[in-house]
Amino acid sequence: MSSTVAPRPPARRRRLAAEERMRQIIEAALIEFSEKGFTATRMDDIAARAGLSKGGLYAHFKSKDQIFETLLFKVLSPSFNNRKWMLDDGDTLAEVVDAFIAHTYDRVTDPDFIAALRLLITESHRAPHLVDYWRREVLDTYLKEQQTMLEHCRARGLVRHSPLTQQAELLMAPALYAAITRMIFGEEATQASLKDLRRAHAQLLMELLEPVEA
Amino acid sequence: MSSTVAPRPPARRRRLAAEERMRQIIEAALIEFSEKGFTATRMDDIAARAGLSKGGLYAHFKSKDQIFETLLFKVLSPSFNNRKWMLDDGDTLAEVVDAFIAHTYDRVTDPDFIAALRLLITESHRAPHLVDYWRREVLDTYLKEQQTMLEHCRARGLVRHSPLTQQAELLMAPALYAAITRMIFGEEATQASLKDLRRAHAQLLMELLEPVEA
Amino acid sequence: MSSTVAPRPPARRRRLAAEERMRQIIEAALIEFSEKGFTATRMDDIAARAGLSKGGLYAHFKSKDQIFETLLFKVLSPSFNNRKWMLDDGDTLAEVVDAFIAHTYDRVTDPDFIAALRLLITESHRAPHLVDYWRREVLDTYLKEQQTMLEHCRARGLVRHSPLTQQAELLMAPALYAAITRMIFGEEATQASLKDLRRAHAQLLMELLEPVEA
Amino acid sequence: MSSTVAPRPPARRRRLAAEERMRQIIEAALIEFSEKGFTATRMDDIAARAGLSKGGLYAHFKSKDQIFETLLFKVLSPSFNNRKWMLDDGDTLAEVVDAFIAHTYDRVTDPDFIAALRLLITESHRAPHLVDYWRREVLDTYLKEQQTMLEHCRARGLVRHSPLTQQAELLMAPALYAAITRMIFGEEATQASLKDLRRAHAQLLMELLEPVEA
DNA sequence: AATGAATGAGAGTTCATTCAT
DNA sequence: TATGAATGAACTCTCATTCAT
Repeated sequence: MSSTVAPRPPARRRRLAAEERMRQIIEAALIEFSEKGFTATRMDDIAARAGLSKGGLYAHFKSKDQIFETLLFKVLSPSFNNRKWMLDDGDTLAEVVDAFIAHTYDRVTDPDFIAALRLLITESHRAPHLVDYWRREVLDTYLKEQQTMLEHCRARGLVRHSPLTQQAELLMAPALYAAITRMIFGEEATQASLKDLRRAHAQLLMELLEPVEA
Repeated sequence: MSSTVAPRPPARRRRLAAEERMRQIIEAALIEFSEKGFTATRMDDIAARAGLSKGGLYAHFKSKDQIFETLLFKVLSPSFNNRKWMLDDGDTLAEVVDAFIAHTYDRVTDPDFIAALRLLITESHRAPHLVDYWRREVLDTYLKEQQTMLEHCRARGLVRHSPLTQQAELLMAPALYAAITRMIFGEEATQASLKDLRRAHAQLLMELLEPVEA
Repeated sequence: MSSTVAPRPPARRRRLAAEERMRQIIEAALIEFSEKGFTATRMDDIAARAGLSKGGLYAHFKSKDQIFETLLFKVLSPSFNNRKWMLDDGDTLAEVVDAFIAHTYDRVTDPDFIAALRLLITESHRAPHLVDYWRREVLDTYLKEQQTMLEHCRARGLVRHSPLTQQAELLMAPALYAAITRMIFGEEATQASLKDLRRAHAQLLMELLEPVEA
Repeated sequence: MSSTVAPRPPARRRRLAAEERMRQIIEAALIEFSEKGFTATRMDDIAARAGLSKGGLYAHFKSKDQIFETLLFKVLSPSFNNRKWMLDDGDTLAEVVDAFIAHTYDRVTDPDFIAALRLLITESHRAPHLVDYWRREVLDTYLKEQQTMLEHCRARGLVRHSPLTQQAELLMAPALYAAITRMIFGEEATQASLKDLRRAHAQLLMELLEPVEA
């Protein structure tokens, strides 16, 4: 409309850049915090990994704690944590179990997931409100959904009644075992045993869920 | 007349045998390190809990790192870690499973065990040699022993062949799940679910190990 | 109403170019180290004299040792140490000797020179590589140059052959004596004797260098 | 006199032992202090070298400062410092000079003398009263005696009038140069040049003291 | 007289945070 | 918005000195 070209884009651009910067900082913080723990991580470490100077962090977050809270909030949000596995990803039990196992062990080998879990174990006491919220609103909800789905499957005759169908936690406990092992011993040292465990885990699910033949 | 600042009496000096003092320091360090992590724990914290002054620690350990190593060494030694569960604690499968569950969940609710596990997860990278040693010499040995015992039980007809008998880790995976839950959410918040999980865990073992009736 | 403890205003923060600040720190360190010795000098002392806070030092040097090494390196560099005396500063022996004595005793009364010499005597063992280098590349070179010049003068008939012309160290030994005396007893206590020594030193040179009359 | 043998000796013995201990401690302190300086020397260092425990030192000296003062007092006492060279150790000038040079360079290579001199240079400010006393009562006295002796020799026609006979310091200045060189560069590195300097020093004395032939 | 565990006052160093540029 | 020098509090560690044994 106006004859001169108004220099608008930069304003919008800057906001975008700021958001992008914050994403980079949070990503850097996730790695650093989960590798070394909150206290042992220095603002310099985060800054270096995010590609700016220490002072620069304070343009985006007002303290180390705030970075941590923001990070944990993101890590605990449903979108980060729960790209859910759908029990009806298949028609036969074998297909369902395969899909579940594949999905579950993908997560266990996902560095971001390991980082998040480690953070949760080592530093959750720093933000009890977030952890409480997450437990109630995210984790329990997720477990309940699985429970519901399991019952639905049972109704369809896909699975039988078993301890697993009553405590959904049992479904993934072996995968958590694998994750913890990786945390303690490292990726390389646990490669082989991960495969064995995964196979046995799948068999366990089959054996416990397979409907009894009449 | 009297000064307002009460100069606290100069803290009774208690001289202990070096050995006894070292034990107290290590005990204090276990609690502090596992509660706050290595870096966030101050020498003052350990000293206060051990009942001496900060400087006094250095009469027994030459650095914070050395306290940590000594502690981890102790925590990873077989005697600390493996009061083993004997599969033949009973004649019927129900008795064996009950004994195993009782033993396993005792450990999960033992503060020292939780502390040690947390230390292992959060700080094992500080002493890779110790962790390597522990994995090879202690953990793997333990798993192998369990495997042997399971096979023995199978020979006796006490249990049947199942994924559990091939991967001994599966036996206790649900208990580890409970332990991690406690670490993240605290003791109080997980009281109830612990019971449910324990019961389901026992059922799972029964169902998977019970010999098929002819 | 007002509190009794006056919270001193937070010490104007003065940001300087890194190079300039480093120069000030090294200058401060020279004074402090040579006055009190390396160990007895506190980082606070250096900081206070350099006009910044203790922590600020670490933006420029990574340790007390590094400050010391940098300082010693500078102090031992030819430019600091050897504004050389030229033997041809005059045409008659008297002029040459006068120039030498003037130059030499200027140094002996120069606080920076005394400071450097004291540092060398008391703390040289902290940086043997620097001292070795200095001896080979600076001091010996300097002595050799003097030797050469002396021979040149002898050829010109300005001086005669004497022990002094063979061991250039003898030329300045009395001045070193004066310097050491000042170090031990202080400036005030040695004012008078310095003059006497200087005069006798000059006479000694004249007597030993004067060509024998045919 | 008495019929039973009174256990007397131990009392006397203990006193002797205590004196002996103190000598050992002072000797240890001389080495340690002169090697590392007062501040950098730990009570443990002295104790170890003296062959007892840190706490044991306090049975003999009430503080580190007191050890230092006692040590310096001893080191500055005439008996330690001045086994004097007698100018009449010979009948010809050559004999006198040889004796002086031999005596002087013996001292320069005596570790105890070097240690004492180093102590004086580096730590004299810690006990100004002792140093003042020493200068007035010991050093100046010594120089005056030498002066007197020189005049006596001159009267005998053994030496001629020269700058050396007016400033006795000049007599030994080159030896001090050698001592300082040893302090800075160490014994090994100065072996060779010490010989050269010593020879030139002797020649210098001969040339300056030899009576002019009629 | 001797030991060595214990104290407590600092020392050097680190680091979250601030601020001049 | 970004930099990095500067601050100051808090940390680990040291060491002269004390004291229970």
